[in-house]
This record gives sequence, C-alpha cells and structure tokens, in this order.
Amino acid sequence: MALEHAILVSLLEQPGSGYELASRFDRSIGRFWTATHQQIYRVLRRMEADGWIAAEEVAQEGRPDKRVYSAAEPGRRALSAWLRAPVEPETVRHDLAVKIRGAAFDDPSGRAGLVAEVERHRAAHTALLHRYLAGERRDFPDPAALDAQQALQHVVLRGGIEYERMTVAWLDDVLATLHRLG
Amino acid sequence: MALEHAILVSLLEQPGSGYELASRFDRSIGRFWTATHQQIYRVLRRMEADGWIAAEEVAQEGRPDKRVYSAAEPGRRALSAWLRAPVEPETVRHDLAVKIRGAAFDDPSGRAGLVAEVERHRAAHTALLHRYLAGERRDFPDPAALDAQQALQHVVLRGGIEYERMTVAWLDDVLATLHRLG
DNA sequence: TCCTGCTATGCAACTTGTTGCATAGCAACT
DNA sequence: AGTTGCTATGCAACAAGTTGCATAGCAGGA
Repeated sequence: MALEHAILVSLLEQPGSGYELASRFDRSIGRFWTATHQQIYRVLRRMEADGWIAAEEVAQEGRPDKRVYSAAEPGRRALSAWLRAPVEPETVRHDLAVKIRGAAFDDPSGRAGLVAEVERHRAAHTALLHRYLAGERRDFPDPAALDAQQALQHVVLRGGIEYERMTVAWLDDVLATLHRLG
Repeated sequence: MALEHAILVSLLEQPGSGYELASRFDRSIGRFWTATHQQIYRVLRRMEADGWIAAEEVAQEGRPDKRVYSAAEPGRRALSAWLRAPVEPETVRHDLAVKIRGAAFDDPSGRAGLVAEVERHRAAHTALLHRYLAGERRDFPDPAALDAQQALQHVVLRGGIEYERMTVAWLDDVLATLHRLG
C-alpha cells in the first residue's frame, strides 16, 4: 500500500500532526492521493510502532495538545526501497463518466439532471485550477531558481494544473454533446 | 458504492458473463473504473439476489458453461435513482506522483531508477492512447451519425484520449525536469 | 509430452477505506 | 446564553478491494 509512502514523503517535506497531514491531503496531496483523517491516524500509529516515524508531544495554548510526527531513518530507507520497486499505473474511480454512459438508459428528465451535475463538476474543477495557479504563482515565482525538492513539487503541481485544464475542456465537450442530444 | 452502477451500465449496453465483464473492465471501462474478477463475481451475485439483474445459464462446447447476466427492471430503476443523486469528485491514486516528490529524498541512483520508471509509464500511456484512437476509428467512423448511446460512449472515450495525451505530455515534462536535475 | 495460456467461476483470508459517533476547549457570532 | 465552527484525536462497525489458491477442459507450441 502507498498511503504510508505518501505520508512519509509529506513528513520528509515537513513534519506535522495527524490533523495537519489530513488537511494537506485535503489540499495539495489530495490531487494524487486521497485519505480521510481516520485512515491517516490509523496508519500513523502503525508507522510509529514500526519505527518509520517518531512522534513528539507538543503542548498548545487554547487548543488540544498535538503529536507532531517526523520521518525516522528506517522510514526513509523504506521509502527508498519502495522508490526502486515498479508501481502500477494509477487507478481511477470516475463516477461522473459512469453516469454519462448511464444517461443513455434514463429518460430526458434524467438527462437534464445530468447537465446540472456536469456543470457542478465543471465549476469545482475550475475553482481547483485557479487554486493551483494561485499556488504556483505564490510558491514558484521564479522557476529557474529551484532546488531539487521544489522542482519536483513544481512538476507534480504542473501535472495537477494540466489535469484540471483538460478536465474542464472535456466537461465542456460533454455539455456540448448533451446539448446536441436535446 | 458505484461498482454496481458501472456493471449495470455495462450490462444495459450489452449482456454478458462475469468473465466478459471482467475483460470489459480491463479494457474500455477500466479507464474510469477498475475492478478485479473477484469483485465483479461477488457483486454480480448480490445484484442477482437483489433482483437488479437476471442470469441465464448458457452451455458452451469446448469450454465451461457461463452465466450470462442482463439488467432487470429494478436494476434500471436503481440506476435511474443513482443518476439523480449528486456524486463526489473522482478519486485518484497516483503512485507515480508520490514517487516523483519522494525522489527528492533519495540518492542519485534512486533518481536514475525513477527515470526508467517514468519512461515505462510513458510507454504504457502511449500504447493506451493508440488503442483508444484505433477504437475511435473503428467504432465511431462517422461522428455525425450517432444515436444517443453511441454519442455518450464517444464523449467518454474522447475524455480517455485527452487524458492519455495530457499524461504523455506531462511525463515528458517530468523527464525533462529529472534531466535538468542531473 | 509437458508447459503455457485462455475461458470460466469461485472460496477464504486478509488489507484498505468509509461512516457514524464521541470528546474537549476555545473563538466568534447571534 | 446558545449555536456553530475550528483544532485535535480516536473507537467501533462496516463496506470495499486485494491476493493466493483451486478447479477444469481445451488449444497450441516446445
């Protein structure tokens, strides 16, 4: 499984608590790996038991204490071993595409509902695209002056940007097709 | 869950056995929904018990008998209800993106391995793109003369094609970035 | 002749991922 | 004073997905 590895990479980039990791997964990392806070907490405990990461209790004022994790050497070695092993092609679960093909077997009112649904997704993807673009301007203002870590983060972000662009264009194609069908 | 719905759509387009469904999921449907034969057989039995689909035993020569399923009316109604409910944005599990960001924390030999891995994925995506394009030429030679079902299948296929094009271009970007990093 | 591979289905065990709920203090708004 | 919302973590139960193995007949090549 690779949630462990995604967490390791995130902790190597920046130590953090389970809660902080969960919000990172909701934002940037969520683009290529989704996880709920439950999953993250469970895997964090296992990783700590395996010695892959180390935890430090941090007391806070006005809010509960937190456990800040950072990657330990065995974890870094495990990541390195995983990097050398081939991985499978990405898996996708694209409900909307299933719906689009399914719309052929529904009546016209179902098709009208689908238009609204596609428009909703289009708005969400457009918003995400703009968030990525804003993040790019903020974090990578000078693409010529990046170290290795930043350059790799940037190329992954560019992947997200291109994915969102392509998706918005495709959803426009879907809307045009649905429009032609009446 | 939506595997049920993906199966319903596939059976509405064309009745088939569990084995046939599994190979469809390995080919066209696998683009937006992956499933192993185990999952498919298990869900088919549940769907049959729920009356969503009907099975017919078909004897064959030279090979085992098969159970050919087709969508029943309650299944079509369940699909229709699902089409009217909003769905979540697609979820992605993109190991390769995790690896790319993880490569910042590995030594140069790990980075060399990553180049090979990216090239492997690039070849796979290129092959898939060409398969999709060949399928498009075969199944949709005249895009102006399609019924609703075909038009919807075609627009989903175009989504797959654009996704593969975008991915190949992005992997080239990744390779160029890795090359620049030495 | 043996081995591989394809069609065709399935059990059992295991790992992952999801959902609902619970706690708890504080801030900000109503 | 009450409600909502954020930080912060977690249990328990359930649903979904994966992996390894098994069966079985036939085709085709080494």
